[in-house]
Amino acid sequence: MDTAYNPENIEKKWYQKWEADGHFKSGGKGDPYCILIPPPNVTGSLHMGHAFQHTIMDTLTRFHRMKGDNTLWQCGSDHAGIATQMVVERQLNAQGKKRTDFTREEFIDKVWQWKETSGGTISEQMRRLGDSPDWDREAFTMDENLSKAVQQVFIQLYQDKTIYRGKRLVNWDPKFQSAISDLEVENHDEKGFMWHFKYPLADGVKTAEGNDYLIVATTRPETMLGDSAVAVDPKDERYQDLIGKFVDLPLVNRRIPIIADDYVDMEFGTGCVKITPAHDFNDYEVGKRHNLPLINIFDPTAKILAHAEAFEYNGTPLEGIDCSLPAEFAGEDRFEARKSIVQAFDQLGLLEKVEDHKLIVPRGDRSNDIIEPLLTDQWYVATDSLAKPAIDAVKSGEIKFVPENWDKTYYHWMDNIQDWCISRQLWWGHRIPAWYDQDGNVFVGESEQQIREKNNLSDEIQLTQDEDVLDTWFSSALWPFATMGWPDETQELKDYLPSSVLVTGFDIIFFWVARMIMMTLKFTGKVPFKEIYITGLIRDENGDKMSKSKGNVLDPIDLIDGIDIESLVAKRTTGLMNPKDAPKIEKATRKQFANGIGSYGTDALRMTFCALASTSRDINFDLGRVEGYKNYCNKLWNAARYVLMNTEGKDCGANNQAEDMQLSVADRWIIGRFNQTVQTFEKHTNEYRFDLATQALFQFSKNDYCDWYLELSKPVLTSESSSEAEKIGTRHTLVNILESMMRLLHPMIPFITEEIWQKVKPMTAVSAESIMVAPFPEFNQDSVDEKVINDLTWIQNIITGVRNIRGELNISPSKPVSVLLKNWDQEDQRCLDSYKPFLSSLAKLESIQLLEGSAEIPASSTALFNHLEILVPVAGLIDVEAELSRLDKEISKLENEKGRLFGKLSNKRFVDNAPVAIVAKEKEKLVAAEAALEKLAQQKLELQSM
RNA sequence: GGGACUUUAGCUCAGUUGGGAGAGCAUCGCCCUUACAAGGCGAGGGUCAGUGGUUCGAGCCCACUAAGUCCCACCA
Repeated sequence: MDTAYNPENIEKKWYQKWEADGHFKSGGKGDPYCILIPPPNVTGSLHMGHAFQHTIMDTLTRFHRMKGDNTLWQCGSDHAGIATQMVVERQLNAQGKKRTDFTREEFIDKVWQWKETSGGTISEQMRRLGDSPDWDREAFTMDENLSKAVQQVFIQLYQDKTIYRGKRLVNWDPKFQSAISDLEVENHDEKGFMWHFKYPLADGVKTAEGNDYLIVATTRPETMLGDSAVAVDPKDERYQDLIGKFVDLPLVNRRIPIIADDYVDMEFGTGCVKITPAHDFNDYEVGKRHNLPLINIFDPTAKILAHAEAFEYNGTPLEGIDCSLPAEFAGEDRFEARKSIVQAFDQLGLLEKVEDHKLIVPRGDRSNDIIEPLLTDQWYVATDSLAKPAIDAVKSGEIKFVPENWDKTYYHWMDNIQDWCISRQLWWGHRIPAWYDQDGNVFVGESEQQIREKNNLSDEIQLTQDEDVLDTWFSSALWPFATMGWPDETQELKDYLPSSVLVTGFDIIFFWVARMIMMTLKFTGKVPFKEIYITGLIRDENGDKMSKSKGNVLDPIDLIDGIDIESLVAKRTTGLMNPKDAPKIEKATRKQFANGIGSYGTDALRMTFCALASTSRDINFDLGRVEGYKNYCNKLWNAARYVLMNTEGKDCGANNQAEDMQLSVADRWIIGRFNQTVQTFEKHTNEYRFDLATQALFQFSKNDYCDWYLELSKPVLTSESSSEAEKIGTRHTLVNILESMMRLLHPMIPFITEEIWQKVKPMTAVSAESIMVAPFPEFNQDSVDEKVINDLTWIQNIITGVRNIRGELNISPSKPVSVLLKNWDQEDQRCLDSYKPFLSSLAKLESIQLLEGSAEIPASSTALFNHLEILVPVAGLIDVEAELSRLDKEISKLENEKGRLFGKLSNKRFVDNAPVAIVAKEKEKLVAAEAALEKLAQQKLELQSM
């Protein structure tokens, strides 16, 4: 083996072999265990959040595969409608072309081409992360069978009247010229203005104050062209007499009524609200109550129309309303129009004032463009009937959130769920299976052909398919059953639905998780998964969200391979939404990573993710942790070298014959500790506490195995006094625990464990082609022996006691010391007789003896272990002052302890009320503290008399 | 406006029926001891955000306060 751990030398090699040997294939004789990947966007790349979640999914998958479960990690990707179309359009733009330069078919062809070339990025990244999904079952939401499922679901929901079409106000993204769902709108506070406009009262009416106008306050002046009314609070005494009267809407000279509606808050603004039902969700509702016309003034790019369109609430065009708009505004976009209209009001003397105002601005999550409520025909899913069973599935416990309190978030959204707008005016996606005849009749079915046959439509009747595609999340919602072959009744559906656990982030609980639950229940009657493990969100070391615009993103692959500073700066500063941020980002990056990022390897990265996976909802990613775990891997590497050095070519008791082999107390201890660790690991893993699971593995492998056990093995292997049977026993334990430990560690750190395991395996009785398919260690209670643990605790305490004294008194580790034990009993005598070589070796002793009661006590430095006093005679070794100060520190610590315990025990209420066991324990502690104090005081006296 | 979460060592975080405050990293000291200097051994460091309550006993339970984060929501 190389003297140092080099991840790059082992990782790719093993992954290729695993894949070539088919070890990722689903299967196994045991219970089904299935994880569905949250399908990443096909043209995207994996970020730290993915890498984190993938590590957890892969750890679980490998764990269950080794346990023999019928394991499947279902992988695949999402066609990601808007996101993908955006990428391809941007590429065309770079070539000086537009989407509309092509036919729909040509454009879709280009997207498919792009998917073929870029779609491999993610799977390549997943391979670098060591992910072990069943690649043969890799799915894509636009695959033929998945598309078929989408179509069938749509048709059935339409027949159930759960899908319907209607003209309504939707969130319109003017940049993409498509509707988007509520969830895709992000509402944030932004700075803006509140304009106060005078609306002249009609028919010579005057306000109570004698004005011939009302003042309305608005944040969106441009929409006034579509006003249908002015509303006041019905309780507002100022305007009582005006209700039912009219104003003359300036610029368009339309007469609109003054209405009273509870929506208006008389305390806010002027108490008068302009009502624009076609361009504001609130106004839409107000208008509905008062049967106002909907007057649309925008085209799909949010530019002012030359002529507005008026509708009734059922969507039929309204006649008899003067819809002409001033020619001067026609063709202006909303922001230009805003200026023009404010200016026009000003010129007419109708601009009362302008105030600064903070308002909530809705923006598209992809386009970042301001969303425009727009009146259009769209398809909707009615969610009422779907939501109820989905809520019940969580309430009944059939589906469990981990951590549990995410169910509140889920309930809150589900209890207030709105109908879901599923049509998108895009080209890339599942085309809506609806056709229209010339009269506007709708036919929903699998194909034009099938519709004609079913409805007896003659060839003369022309049918045109709906131009729109479905929301990407519509197909994602079918993922749990569509990937398993639905609507066919497949074995996979029987085995893997419901799946075992969904590992995902809280940001897509509504987008994806809730919709999967609704759709899967509706179409299969089963829940999609039994548990939902909601991971934290990976943030940077300062707790900021990682984002391109902040310039703080880390690419997981860069942590694996390393990256030099120039490349990192280049990566972070190219393709910025706002190029002005580049210098700032460059400066911060150079400051943080002066020498770039080292190559840590996949295993170290994975271990870091697991160690950080606590219940916390934010995870601040600390690069220092990765480095620490790389060092840990190096530790394992060298431990393996030590073991091989001492076992290769030697008798390791592979035939397990008891008479050839004698196990030392250390051997039996580490075997027991190993088994306890297996148990602890399984417990925490089953509870998704990967942080605690990692801690248990780290504690065992580093502290117990490397720091203690390997050291304890040395005296056995090197001493002339140890028998061959003892040496065989220790070699056997060294190599077998190492082998088992690799299997225990494998799910989390797959590469290094395979590499070491392959080298160690020949010396053990274990046989498997790969550690991936070797059995996971099983907990064996019989291996845990309390007596052995106690003896080892004794050994450790003597050693630590001596090391302590060495450290405090700066005695060189290379200088052997003599040790005397005072106040010993028979047990101590037995232990000393049995374990002297361990003590001598690990504490570097010249000698160790029991001190007879009558013997003279030399001036010593003392450590205490229960009743036992560990004395290191210090004549000529140390300066007395240092030792005295050490003793004083110790004494003052104990005095505190004693005082606390004494106070507690002299409190009658404590003694009377606390459980007997607790009181007894406290008493014991007090006695021990007092005894220890006495010994230290005596020790101090002796030193002082030197 | 409604809801969720966070506050423990310099940093990042554990702390599971309320009964001895922990880990990793960082810091300091001693060591190149033949697996590992990417290392070993040892040490220091905390009014558990604040106040009050329940209790014999609170980091943990309850109430309030403060600071911070996030989600949902129709205030022009």
